[in-house]
Amino acid sequence: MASSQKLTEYERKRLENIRRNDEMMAALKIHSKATELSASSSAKRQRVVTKSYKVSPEKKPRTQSPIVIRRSLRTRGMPPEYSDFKALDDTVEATPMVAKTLTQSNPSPRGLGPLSCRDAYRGTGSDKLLMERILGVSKKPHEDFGFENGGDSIKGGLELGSLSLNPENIARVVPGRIMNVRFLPCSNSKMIVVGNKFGDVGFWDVDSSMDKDDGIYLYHPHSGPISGISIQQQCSSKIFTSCYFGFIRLMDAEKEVFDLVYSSNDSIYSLSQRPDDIKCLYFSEGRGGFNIWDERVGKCSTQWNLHEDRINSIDFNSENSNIIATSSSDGTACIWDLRSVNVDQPKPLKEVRHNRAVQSAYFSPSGSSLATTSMDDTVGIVTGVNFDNTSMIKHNNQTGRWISSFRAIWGWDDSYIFIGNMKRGVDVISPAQKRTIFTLESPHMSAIPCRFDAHPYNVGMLAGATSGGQVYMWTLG
DNA sequence: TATACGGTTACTATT
DNA sequence: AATAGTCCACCGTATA
Repeated sequence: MASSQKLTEYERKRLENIRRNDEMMAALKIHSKATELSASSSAKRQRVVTKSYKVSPEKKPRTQSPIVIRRSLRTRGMPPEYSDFKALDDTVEATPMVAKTLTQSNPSPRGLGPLSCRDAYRGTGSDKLLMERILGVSKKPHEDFGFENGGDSIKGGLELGSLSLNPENIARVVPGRIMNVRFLPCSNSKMIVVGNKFGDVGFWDVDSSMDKDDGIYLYHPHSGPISGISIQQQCSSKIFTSCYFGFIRLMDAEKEVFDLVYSSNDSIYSLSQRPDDIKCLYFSEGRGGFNIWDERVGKCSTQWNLHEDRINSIDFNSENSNIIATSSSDGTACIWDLRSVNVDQPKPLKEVRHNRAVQSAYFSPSGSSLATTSMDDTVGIVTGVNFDNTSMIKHNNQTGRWISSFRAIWGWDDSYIFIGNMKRGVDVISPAQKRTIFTLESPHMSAIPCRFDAHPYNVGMLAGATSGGQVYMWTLG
């Protein structure tokens, strides 16, 4: 009412600073009571789905931001370009030393200390079972790929008509808008990890949810939107998450902590790891920045400026891990060879032009194709020996403000691409036929699925996530 | 060149 | 059943 409908640039920055500061507080375990007592008590009632996250009364998720209370500070005569971390509110003023250490662009990762899983946990029951499950499934040796070796084609092809959504495979894993969904890359588990707009990370252990427990666990390791989740196949008890407010944390199930591995004053928009290297993180930062963080030296070994605007996705080619694809709000998707990027004038191997921002660019399982998704209402398919052949397929990608942008992902071989639509369905695009050939629909999908992940081992197991915190897990048969 | 604003969109919680 | 609140994306346009 009194507060304006829109946030000005200045207000956005201030809010970001406040949230960033919250994150810092959390890391130091001196989280102020004030931020926790934000919302009035509200018993979570269950709606359509039976499975839902539950929150301990002590630790409520912040569905209401403290912005209303703190915005009044502006009227106290704060200058518009106020520097980070300084006297934004009383809480910060009380800890100037802490603020100081964070403003350094490359602070020691240990300097902030870890955030224990216990402190980040927001659920009611114990999360011991989750830790055991994560460690249990990741310790077991992986079976060989359950489906065809290279991934060029699945034996007999995937029968789209057999994909179904069973009511027990639906859960509300986190509150609010899911930005990212990921399967734990283990052949013997159905563990789904999601990150939402509030900085929550939710786990859904689908198998355990068959029993008495619902298998849902909620953590709050970040204070801003989760921009990326990265888990490696050979190291699946280590879960990396990045946040818009410039933080990367590593959840280590063995140590039961969310370690802070990197912090920056710039936004981090995407996070990835090279499949064959567990020591480095690849992420995008600020306007077009691309960084490689090297754990062995504890700093960024590479900082390139690859795009004119934010980089929305980073993807590695499965056949050659020196090759990556980036997508950017500057309207392009690019393929790069990491061995030959010129620092001053980076030249991509291939540039795909769209008429609007590009939200994603993912290599096909075989590595020979690329699928891009853009706000210009197309899905681009790039094929050919040198990715010479580009075709644009029409698809309505106008998700508006409340739904996360669509990002077309590949299934388990090169034959199908999956992308959400505004009618609560999942469109299946055939790159060969260059059109939408099928749509997954279900009366159980009560919201628009906008972010997806395909299980890396189980063919037909597709997770779709919504802006209301729900996850739908489609299965074969 | 940068900032501001209006408009677009759907889902949840509350009445 | 209806409606208020969300607000961190993006585009096009207007303004400094």
